[in-house]
Amino acid sequence: MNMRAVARHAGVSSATVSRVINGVGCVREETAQRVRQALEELNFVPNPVATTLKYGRSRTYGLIVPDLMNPFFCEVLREFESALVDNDQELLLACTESIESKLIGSVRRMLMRHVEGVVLLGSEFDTRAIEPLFKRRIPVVTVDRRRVQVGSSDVAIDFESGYRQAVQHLKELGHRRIGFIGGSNGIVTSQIRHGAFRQAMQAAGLTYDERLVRSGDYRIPGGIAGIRSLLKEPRRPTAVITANDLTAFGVMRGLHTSGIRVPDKMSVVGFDGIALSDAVNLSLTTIQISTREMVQACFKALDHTKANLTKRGLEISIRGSLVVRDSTGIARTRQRA
Amino acid sequence: MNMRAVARHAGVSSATVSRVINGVGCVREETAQRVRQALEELNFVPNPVATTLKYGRSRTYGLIVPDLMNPFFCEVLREFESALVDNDQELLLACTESIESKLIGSVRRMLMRHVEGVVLLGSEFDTRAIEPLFKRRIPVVTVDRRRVQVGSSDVAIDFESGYRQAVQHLKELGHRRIGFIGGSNGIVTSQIRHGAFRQAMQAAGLTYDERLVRSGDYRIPGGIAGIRSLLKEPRRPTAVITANDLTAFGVMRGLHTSGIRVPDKMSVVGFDGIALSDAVNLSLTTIQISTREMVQACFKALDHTKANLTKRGLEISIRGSLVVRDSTGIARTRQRA
DNA sequence: ATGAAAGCGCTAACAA
DNA sequence: TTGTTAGCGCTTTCAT
Repeated sequence: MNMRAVARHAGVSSATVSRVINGVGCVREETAQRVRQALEELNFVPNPVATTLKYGRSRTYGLIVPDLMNPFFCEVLREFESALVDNDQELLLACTESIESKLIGSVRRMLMRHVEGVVLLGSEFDTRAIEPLFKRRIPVVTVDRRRVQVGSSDVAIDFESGYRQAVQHLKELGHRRIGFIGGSNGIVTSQIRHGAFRQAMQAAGLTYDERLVRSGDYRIPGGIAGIRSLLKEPRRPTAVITANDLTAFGVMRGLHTSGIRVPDKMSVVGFDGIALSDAVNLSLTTIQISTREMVQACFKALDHTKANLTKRGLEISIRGSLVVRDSTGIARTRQRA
Repeated sequence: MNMRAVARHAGVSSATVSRVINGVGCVREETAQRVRQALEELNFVPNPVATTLKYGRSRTYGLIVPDLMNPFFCEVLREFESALVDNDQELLLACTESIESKLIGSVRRMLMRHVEGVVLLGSEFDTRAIEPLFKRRIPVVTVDRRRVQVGSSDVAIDFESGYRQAVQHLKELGHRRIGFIGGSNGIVTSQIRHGAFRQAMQAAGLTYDERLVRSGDYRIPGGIAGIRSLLKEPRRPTAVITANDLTAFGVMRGLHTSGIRVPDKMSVVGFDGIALSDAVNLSLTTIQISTREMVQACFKALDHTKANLTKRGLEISIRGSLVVRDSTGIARTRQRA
């Protein structure tokens, strides 16, 4: 079933059918009626593959995420898919599991399917891996790579602002010794989050103490290990801020195991605002990032990049907001157990 | 950059290049070497779109899920994507949000992209919506639709076995009055889950009491509402089994809000075994389903259906296993909080 | 306002 | 063993 068949059925040429379907060019209303009827009667489904082949247009956008076990990325995926489908566009999803060879493979998949743009989350690797996208002039938007170049924009999550809100909140509750459990070592966004925390502490006039900082892995186990290690410090913190919500879940789990009640003995603040942060037994105070806003920023940057392929891309900042829930409470400085 | 260019560069015809790339037909090793070198030097990326157009083969499989906010579906997605990529195949993801018009749209997307098979999770709608797939002879695998037909297989999760394990576990802990918070009303899998629970109660020699049963929505709010309602019963249950893990999270949240400690005053058992069930503050006893096993069963059924397009599809059953964690404990029958 | 025709890149059938 | 060629379905340019 192709346009030829529809054209025959309507007694016109395939060009006219194409014009009616795409709403371009001039077609007499009467003719258009006949074509629409034929479309209906034959149950015509267009074949976009032909257009992709001939014109390179695929109406497909790629999304590369590091980890589908992290609900934050799932929420982004959900928004991304939804936004695309609403515009009759298609999604090409790739998951790298933070393995460089998988990123390289993902980029290749993007090229093969002729995507019209790529959004890359968790860009923890060298630019080399995504170089082929630039060569093919495919608009790229990175999230939190904090770097733009010709053909590539960046959407940055404003950790500085987020952690400032978190620290301020804890300070108001009387906390002075605040710990931090960050992301994996050696990747850009971990350094950014760590730096933002330090800055937030200083901005609040609190002492930033390197001994109260641990690295994690953006997953539960890292949170568990991090808090275990922090609890061994001779002078424990009374509150902990984490690199993301999963890490905070790990922290709460670790504290539960150690018999330390949250928030009575220890306050915990996450980052991301995943839906489950409000759904677990003990709900989590966190910095909520609107994934919808983030995805919209990605598309805006993508459009801009596409329209300005010879210029450096946009830099958009996304600000989160503190959501206070059950995991934070008044500091008990005299705690020691 | 196409095969012609590679062929020119290697001094052969494009047919030979195709043969080398796909490893079919006879090519002299010396010639193949030259072609491989040209492929390398020109950084050739094949264009599968052309093959799809000419032969209809897309090497793409569709996955339709109802809800990307449910981690269970994300875990399935993860396995599905990973399995496809390992076989140089592509994923087409669609999310229906349990809206029939979106399912219809998803099916259309599948047709337009010429998928070679579709896995449909949460088939809560009439067959009519997926009819176009059968018409086009696209192999279909449903999960828990409990119905096969020509061109369509079904992978069934064995709720009967799962709930039998759960009930047995609770019975051994001394529970007699066990409540159930099921899925949304009026969809097939909810009826199956409900029936499986009833059967499990009877099989264990316990009284199935309709008054201790509520429906939910497979999400947190349904669990919260369900347990709130159950707590109003004059003779409360001492344990609750749910339709899925998210519902169980809602139950635990609702119990926490009501000041009812788990498992001291109430035991909770979920179903799915999502990763987070072991990560929340109070870990959840649940029936673990291996999403990997499930996805493999889907591909097996898909392959079978493809090879037997004129026969009724396979029926595969997936069994889960009970994972006992912190949310279940000895029954306190004299509770009356 | 409509139609005719080219051509995207690939693979397989056939020819040499 | 290698090459030639047809043709998938679409959109667009050009002609009428």
